[in-house]
Amino acid sequence: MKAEKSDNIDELFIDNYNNFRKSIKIILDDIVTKLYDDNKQLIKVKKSDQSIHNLKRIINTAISISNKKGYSAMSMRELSHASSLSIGALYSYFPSKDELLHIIQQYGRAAVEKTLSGALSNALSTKDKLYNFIHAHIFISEALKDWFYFSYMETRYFTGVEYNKTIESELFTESLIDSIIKDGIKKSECKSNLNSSLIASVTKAMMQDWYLKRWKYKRRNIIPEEYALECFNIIYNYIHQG
Amino acid sequence: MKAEKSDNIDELFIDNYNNFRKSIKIILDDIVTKLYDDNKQLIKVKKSDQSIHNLKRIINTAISISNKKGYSAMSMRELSHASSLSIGALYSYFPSKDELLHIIQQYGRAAVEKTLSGALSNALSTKDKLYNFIHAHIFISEALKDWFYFSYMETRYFTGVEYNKTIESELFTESLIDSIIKDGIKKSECKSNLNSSLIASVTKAMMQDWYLKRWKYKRRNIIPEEYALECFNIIYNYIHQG
DNA sequence: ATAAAAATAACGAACGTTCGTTATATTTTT
DNA sequence: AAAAATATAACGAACGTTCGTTATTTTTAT
Repeated sequence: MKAEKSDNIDELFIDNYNNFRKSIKIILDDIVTKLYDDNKQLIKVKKSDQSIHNLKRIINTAISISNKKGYSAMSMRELSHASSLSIGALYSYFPSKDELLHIIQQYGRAAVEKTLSGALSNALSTKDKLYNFIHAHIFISEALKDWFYFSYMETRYFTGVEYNKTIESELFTESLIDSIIKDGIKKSECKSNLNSSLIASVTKAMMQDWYLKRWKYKRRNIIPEEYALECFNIIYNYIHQG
Repeated sequence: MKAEKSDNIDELFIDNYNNFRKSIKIILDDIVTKLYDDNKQLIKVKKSDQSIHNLKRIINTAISISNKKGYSAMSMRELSHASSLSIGALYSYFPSKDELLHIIQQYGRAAVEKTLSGALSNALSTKDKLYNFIHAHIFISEALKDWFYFSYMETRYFTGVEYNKTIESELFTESLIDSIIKDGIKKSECKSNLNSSLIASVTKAMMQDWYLKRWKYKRRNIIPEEYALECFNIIYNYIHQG
C-alpha cells in the first residue's frame, strides 16, 4: 500500500498536465488527512471523516475569499456564511484566525514539498533535470493555483518561525535550480561563465508569474505545457554549451 | 523652463542608476504638486506648500506601513501616529481611507508613465530598444520600489475603474515589449518563429521580481545595472537572429 | 505698527459599527 | 439519556469616521 503512494509520485512527472492533475488529487487527500492528524490537539471535532471533510471546505473557502480581498479583510462571519458552517462550528476546527492561516500554510507546503522533491530523481542530464523541474513547478502551481496565490500574497505578514519557513522555501527552490546549473557547468553541459544564482532567481520569477497572473494566461488560452516549455527554452537556450 | 523638464526625461535613460535616481527625484516632486492640483477639491488644506509637504509624508508613511502589514490592516490611528499628524488632520488631506488608496495609486502611476513613455524614443535597433526598456523599468522600479511593491500587492482589491486601470497598465507594458519583438521579427533582427506575446509576459515577470523580492537581491548585493543586464541578456539571446 | 477679526489647520474624544472570540443553548448522533 | 456537533447570543476591543474645539496664521482695520 505504501509502495503505491511512492508510485504516485513517480507518475507525477510527465509531460501531460491532465495526468498530473489526476494523480495529485489523491496526494492532496492524503495531505488533508495528515493535516488533521497533525492538528488533532487543536481540533475539537473528533469524528475524523467529518473533520477532514469540513477542514477541506474551510481551507478552500478561506483561500477563495482571501484571494479576493485579503486574509485580514476576510471576517469570520463571512467565512462562516460562505462555508455554510456557523461561527461556533468554525471554531471547533481551529482555535483562532491566526492559527487557521498556519493550517492553510501547512496544507500547501506539504503538497509542494512532496511534488518537487521527486522531480529531479530520475533525470540524468542537465537538460532533463531543468525540464522536469520547471514542468513539475508549473504543474503543481497550476493544480494548487489558489493556494500558491494565497501563500504568495499573505505570508509576507508572517513573523518569526512562519516567516523564516517562507524565506527558506523560496531560497530552497532556487538552490535546486542553482544546483542544476552548477552541475551542468561542471559537466561542461553549460557555459562556464554563468551567474547561476541570478539565473535561478530569474527562472523562479518566470515560473511564479504563472500563478500570479493566472487571469492573463487563461484569457490567452495558454496551457501549462506551453508556458512551461517556453520558460524552459528561454533558460536552457541561455545556459547550454555549444 | 518647460524645455528643461523635457530634457530631464531624456537624461533619465542612461546606463547608470545613480544618475537616474538624481533626475527622477525632481520628477517626483513635480508629480506630487500635480497630485495636489488634481485633488484640490478633496483636500481641505488650502496652503499648497503645507499641503504638498504633508501629502508626501502621508503617502510615504502609508506605503511603508502597508508594505509591512497590508493596507486593510493599517489603521488610521497607526497612520496618524507614524506620520505625526492627528486623525483629524489626516482627514483634511483625503476624504476616506479608500480615497487615500487611489491618491497613492495616482502618484506612482504618473511617475511610471512619465518614465516608460520616453524609454523607446531615441532607440533605433531592436537590441537598443529592448536594452533601454528593461533598464528604464528596472531603474524606475528601484527608485520607487516601495510604491511598486505596494501597488502590486494592494491593487488586486480594486474594483471598477481602478481595477481596469491596473489591468490596462499591466497589458500596456507588455504590449510595448511585444511590439519591440514583433518589430524585430519584421526587420529580421529576431528569429521568425517567436511567440512574442508570451516572451513579453515572461520578460515582465523577470523585471517584476526585482521589486517583489527586493530583500533577496539586496542580501546578495546585486545592483540594478547587473540585474537589468542579466534580464536583457537572457531575453535578447533567445530572440535575436543569427 | 498694532490690534482686532477672520480664516485656516490641527487636535483628539466620541460615535456607531464590525471585528475576533467566547459562553451558552439547541440540535443531532449514538 | 449522554455525548458530540452545531447554532446562537453576547462580549470587549478596535475599526473608520465625525465633529466640537483649540491653536496658529493671515487679513483687515485702525
